[in-house]
Amino acid sequence: MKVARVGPRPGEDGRPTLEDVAASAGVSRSTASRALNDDGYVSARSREKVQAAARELGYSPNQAARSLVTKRTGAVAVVLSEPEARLLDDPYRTAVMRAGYRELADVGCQMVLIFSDTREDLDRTVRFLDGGHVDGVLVFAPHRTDPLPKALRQLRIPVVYGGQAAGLKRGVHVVDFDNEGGAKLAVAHLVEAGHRRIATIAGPQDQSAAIDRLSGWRKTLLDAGLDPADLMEEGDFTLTGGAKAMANLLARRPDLDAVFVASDMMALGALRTLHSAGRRIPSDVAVVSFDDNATLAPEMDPPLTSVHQDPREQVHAMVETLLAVMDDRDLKPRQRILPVSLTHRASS
Amino acid sequence: MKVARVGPRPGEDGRPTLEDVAASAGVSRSTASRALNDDGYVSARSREKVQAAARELGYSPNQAARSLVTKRTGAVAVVLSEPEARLLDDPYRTAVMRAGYRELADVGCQMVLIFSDTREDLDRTVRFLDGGHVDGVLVFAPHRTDPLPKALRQLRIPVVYGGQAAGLKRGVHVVDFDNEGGAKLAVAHLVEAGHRRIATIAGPQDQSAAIDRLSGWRKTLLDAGLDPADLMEEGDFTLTGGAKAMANLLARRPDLDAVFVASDMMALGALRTLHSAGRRIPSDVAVVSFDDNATLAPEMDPPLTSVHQDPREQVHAMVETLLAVMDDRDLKPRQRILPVSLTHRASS
DNA sequence: GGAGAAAATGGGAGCGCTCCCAGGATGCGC
DNA sequence: GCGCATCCTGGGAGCGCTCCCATTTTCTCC
Repeated sequence: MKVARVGPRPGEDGRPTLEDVAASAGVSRSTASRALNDDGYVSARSREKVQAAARELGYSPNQAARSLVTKRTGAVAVVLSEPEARLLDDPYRTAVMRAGYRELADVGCQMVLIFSDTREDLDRTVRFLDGGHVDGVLVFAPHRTDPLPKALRQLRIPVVYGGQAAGLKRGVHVVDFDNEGGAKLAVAHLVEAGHRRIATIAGPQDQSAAIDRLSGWRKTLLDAGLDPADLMEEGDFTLTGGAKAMANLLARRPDLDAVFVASDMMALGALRTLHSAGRRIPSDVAVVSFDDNATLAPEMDPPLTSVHQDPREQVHAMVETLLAVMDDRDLKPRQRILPVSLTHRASS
Repeated sequence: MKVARVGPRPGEDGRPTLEDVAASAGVSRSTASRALNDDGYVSARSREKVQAAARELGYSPNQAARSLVTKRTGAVAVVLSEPEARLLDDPYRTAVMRAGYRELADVGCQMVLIFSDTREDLDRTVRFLDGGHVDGVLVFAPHRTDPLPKALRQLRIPVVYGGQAAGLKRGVHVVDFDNEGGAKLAVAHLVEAGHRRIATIAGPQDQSAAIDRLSGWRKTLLDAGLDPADLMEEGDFTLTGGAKAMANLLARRPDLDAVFVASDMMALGALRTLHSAGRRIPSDVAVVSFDDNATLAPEMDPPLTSVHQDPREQVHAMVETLLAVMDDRDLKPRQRILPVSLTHRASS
């Protein structure tokens, strides 16, 4: 059974227009518009009549018509560019998506999520972003060889990067964390605790974040007069990668007494290896990781000491920057580096 | 330095319109439109001129204008409704997001992701969906008490549910997996392998999927003449939930010889507990789980036997249904139940 | 009470596109 | 040569909205 339709004619497809609302309220289209968007002069009486009519008719403005004239869509794209598909399971990415949704919603924008991992994705992504569907873009493209950032330079809408943009240092807006500083914090903490053979499981060295964390580790060791030789193993930010890297480290340097792991996920793998190897944590080997993911770090066995970086904070800063750029297209590029802190738990 | 702008005037903001392209190609707006959308009659010569002009000017059509007249936005919303925020880290959800993106891209649609977990999200979500931003909606609202599905009934655009829609049995399109059948498969496999005290870690019983899996377990035990008493523990689909549930089970029934876990994530927790308790898998306790998540099940120690359900397949069917409904608004509601299979690995 | 400001209103234009339709060019058969 | 189908083209209308502007109504103050 179809719902009976009465009252002012509601266009073929059942969607009332502003005109319908105006007619039903007995005012002009202009007044109705002003009443609903409350700007300009509208008498209290008109406003109420219009709002009542809108409610009764189930009116909702046609976004296409609106953005045709305002040249704003109210949508912002969040692009996650990750050449290796499986890595999208990275919990930090998940956190970023949710934070993006929330932060954008808070400023009245809708998030349009875009995954980009194959070559043809690149073209489609650029075409979409340039097609006027969105007002701005937040991009996460951690890999240094990723061609996306270069391709995005042709865009006619504002772009803000989360983490360094591959290949482009200048001319882009970036909000990053202090990766090197965080690593230093973590390793200094281990040094102070008396550890002397502090290994690291680094992230893939095609990502600046991973590079910076590694260099923070190295510098801190050298500053403390410790030797980093043979104490580094590269992982791929996955659980199994972390487990393997840990195994390699143990094989090479069975005497290690602490390890700084460049991500929580890899730390999860490293813990597994350490457990199997019968090492006690933190008494035999202290572990400190990076990310301090809310659903990971505190839940581990033992709970992880981890360098805290809040995705929400990053996205918040990105949105802030994006709005500033939308407001002033010629804003000079901002490079914001957010501070990180160390969350102490039982693993160290 | 700004790029020099020559040639046909490109509107204030630098975006050429169809009119600009037409002028530059020396044809009319209509012909340009036909050439670019290739429909109707256009001479090869005009088409080429138009395409060249479009390329040269960097033309991309104004989506707002287009959808104002076509009444299509080319966007589809994917709604993830999860009252408890942290559960959104569920790897199945992540897989759904990616699958949604891919499947929608394949049919030329853009995905607009919507998270809905608080009360005010509900209103905002409904308002957005009803605002003409998208052509259709794919909804994942697993919780039976979720008010969202009821609220969505007022929508004037097609809706397809992934998994049962809370509270509404009739009148909606649903694509679900055979949860009960999958559980039966898993438990029958354990029975055949000779296990007699087969426990289960169920999912939260406010979700139909969890209920169905539990009932599959129970029925199979009864059919085999086995007693389910004391062998059920409810988890919450998280790692720690699974770990705790397993501990409870072991405490109550130290003699159990197998366990059917309602999700991979909980199985991860259960494995941890079993390891700590010194039980060998599968010789002491066989484990079978549900989801067969590509980045989880095969990576565990030992790799998990798991009921395979492919999120991509589900989303594919959902998109298929959505397109069918968009084509024929009065299509009678479809309830599709997708089959599942059992992937055998070392844990059983 | 009347001038002037302030408040409120309605009509028109136009955003950039697609679709419809009238009409011009071109082809073919007799 | 003419008639008719086929191909191609351009102009006009209009999608639903916002914004500008001209006009009317109301308020304020001397």
